[in-house]
Amino acid sequence: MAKPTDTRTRILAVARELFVRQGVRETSLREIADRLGITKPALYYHFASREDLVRSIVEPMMDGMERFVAEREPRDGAGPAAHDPRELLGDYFDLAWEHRDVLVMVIRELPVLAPLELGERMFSWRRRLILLLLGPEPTTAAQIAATVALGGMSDCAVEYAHLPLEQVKGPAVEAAVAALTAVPA
Amino acid sequence: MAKPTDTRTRILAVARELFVRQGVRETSLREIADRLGITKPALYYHFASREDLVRSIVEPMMDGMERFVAEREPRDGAGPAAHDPRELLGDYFDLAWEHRDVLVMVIRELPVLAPLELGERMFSWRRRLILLLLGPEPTTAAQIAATVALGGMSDCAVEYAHLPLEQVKGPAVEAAVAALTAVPA
DNA sequence: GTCTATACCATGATAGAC
DNA sequence: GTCTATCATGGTATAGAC
Repeated sequence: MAKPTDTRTRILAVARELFVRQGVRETSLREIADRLGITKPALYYHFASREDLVRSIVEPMMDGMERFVAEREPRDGAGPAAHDPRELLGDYFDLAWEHRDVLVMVIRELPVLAPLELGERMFSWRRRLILLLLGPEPTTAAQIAATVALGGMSDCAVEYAHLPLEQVKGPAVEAAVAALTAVPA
Repeated sequence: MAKPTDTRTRILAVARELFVRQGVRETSLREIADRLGITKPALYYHFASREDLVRSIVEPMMDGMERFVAEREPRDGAGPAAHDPRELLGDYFDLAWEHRDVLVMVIRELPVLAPLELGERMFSWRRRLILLLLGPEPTTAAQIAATVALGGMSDCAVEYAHLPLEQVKGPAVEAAVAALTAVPA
């Protein structure tokens, strides 16, 4: 157990704020170090590289996303579990909202995060999420509708981040459900 | 009139491909120059800076988007022009599809493009587009639904870029129309 | 275990020769 | 219109002080 305000934690907090506000590659390590009153190499004691620092910030969200689908996938051997689209989309919205600052960072900077193989991981759980919504072997048309639903909701969690959750969630989920059910699976 | 394969044009083509494939900041000017068999300073003869190069690639898409809304906005003094949502969303999809390579670049690298004030411009025409869809003074809930529709369609133009237009457009527009009309304006 | 001092290399950018 | 030479900056990495 580390102390509540140890250097590592403070670095993570400052880096996260600057990365989200002005971009990952637009934030120099010097800038982070200056903000904390330490030197650049001191960062390298706590994090092996810039990539390591980014990874430590992004990992919790990725874990959350992957756990979300894993928990809802049918147990091995069991038939496909039925999921109410409204409930599933609503729960997904809550998760996207919870991680909205890191989510915007990931969406807006995929190229920077490519070395972390984030693209592949996102693509994977997004695909699994679509299967949960549509059942096995959905048509291409249905997958496209699901993409509108999921992508649109993610956009809302990011674009209306300044509003209270209760005001955004309802309309966003209603619209997503409508998009999803507009095309037969 | 420039010759069909002058250096400037070749630079733009190569830069565009590399920027889209591996990211703007992940592509060095050296890499672009090497690919063309010229040196870095030669690039600086044709473009004042890296930013100028990026701007030249992004500008046509931004112009297209801004013209799209301007053409459809009511003439000064006239009442709000009525727009069929399905038609408007369909036309917008065509435009997003046409510029999908640059669009993915802009969406995925907003921080890199911040100096070009692209965020403000995108926000502006997106807002105007929402007004065209919903009429003046829409509720927040309706705006959220419109964001799901527009954001979801953009995602589709990017994610299903490898499929033929005819296969993607239909389902994407249907889903977007459903999302938009799910919430009262 | 925590940090400073220092060096190294790639990059964006400019000046001036051809 | 293109090149050689050069500079400042910033990411990375190591050596060593405390």
